[in-house]
Amino acid sequence: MQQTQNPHTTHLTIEEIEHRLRQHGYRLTGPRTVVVDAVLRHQRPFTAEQLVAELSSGDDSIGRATVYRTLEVLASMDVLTRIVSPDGHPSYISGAPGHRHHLLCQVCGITVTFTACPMSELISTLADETKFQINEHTLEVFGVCPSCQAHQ
Amino acid sequence: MQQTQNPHTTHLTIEEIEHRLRQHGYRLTGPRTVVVDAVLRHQRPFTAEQLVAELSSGDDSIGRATVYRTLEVLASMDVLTRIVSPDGHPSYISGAPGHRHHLLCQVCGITVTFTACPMSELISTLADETKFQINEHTLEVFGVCPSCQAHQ
DNA sequence: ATCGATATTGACACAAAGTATCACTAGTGA
DNA sequence: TCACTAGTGATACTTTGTGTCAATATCGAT
Repeated sequence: MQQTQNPHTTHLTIEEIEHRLRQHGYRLTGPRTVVVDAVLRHQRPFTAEQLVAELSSGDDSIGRATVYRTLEVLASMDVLTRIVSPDGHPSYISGAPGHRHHLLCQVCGITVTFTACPMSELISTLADETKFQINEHTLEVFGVCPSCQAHQ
Repeated sequence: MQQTQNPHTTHLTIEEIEHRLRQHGYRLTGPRTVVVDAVLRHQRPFTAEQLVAELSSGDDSIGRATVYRTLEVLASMDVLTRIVSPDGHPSYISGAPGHRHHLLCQVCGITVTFTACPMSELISTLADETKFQINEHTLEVFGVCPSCQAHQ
């Protein structure tokens, strides 16, 4: 199993992200880079509204719509991952390119990313048996990290 | 792998559900049985708002809050399952007691339930390596069913 | 360096989905 | 039948996200 205990190791630099934006035909605007910057500062999952709050009262305040639009763009380019918890609340994790899943601490939000996905076998079996064309799946794991277990 | 192509086979009867409600200390009220009745009529995933719409204009119209509350109660008793798609929209599937996962058609909503869960091994590995206390996980699969593939 | 087409922005209104309140109603056990 | 209390529903509210559109900023072409 591959793991990334330190989220930094999967983070892209701001230059790499700007390069990706250009590659995908997006313009490099001021508000966009402010949002990207803010996203990179987060090492734990954050919600769209958190980001809106952070960026709405600063010197260069960014509109709500722009924050949502930029998050969507970044997610579509695999710069960040949108994950939905069982209670239906979505949050974003920065630095998660490729096919990854997450183990989240329900107390402090710290995240372990893993690429081991036991789904491929299940999916081919399911496809065989049901003749479905299978497009996507959700798989996220929730629990309590050792540190939060100790402090309770 | 166990499958249930016909959702009826996993449906509880209204009597069984009323029995469970009593067992859990809930009262058997008029609105509650109307909601249960409506839930049982659904063989495909439905949203809370769909149910609100169905039940708000009838003879005995049920309030929005009651619908939401009853769905929560039923989900807590394993009479129905709340599942959240990758886009964050939750829906309910009736008749899914126990540990089950679902394969949903993104076009028509038909559902195949399966109990084969490849997670147990992954979870014990994750727990070993991270020392997390693991509480829950999401695992749902989305695609297009054979019938909808043909009609496109 | 300037220009012009157009992608992007942000204020605003709107929509969807769910929650809190609270006076009133109706099950339920005694 | 009575009294206690769980449950109800109208309403207002919150949260989270989307649509609109005039004004602005970016970027390739000149």
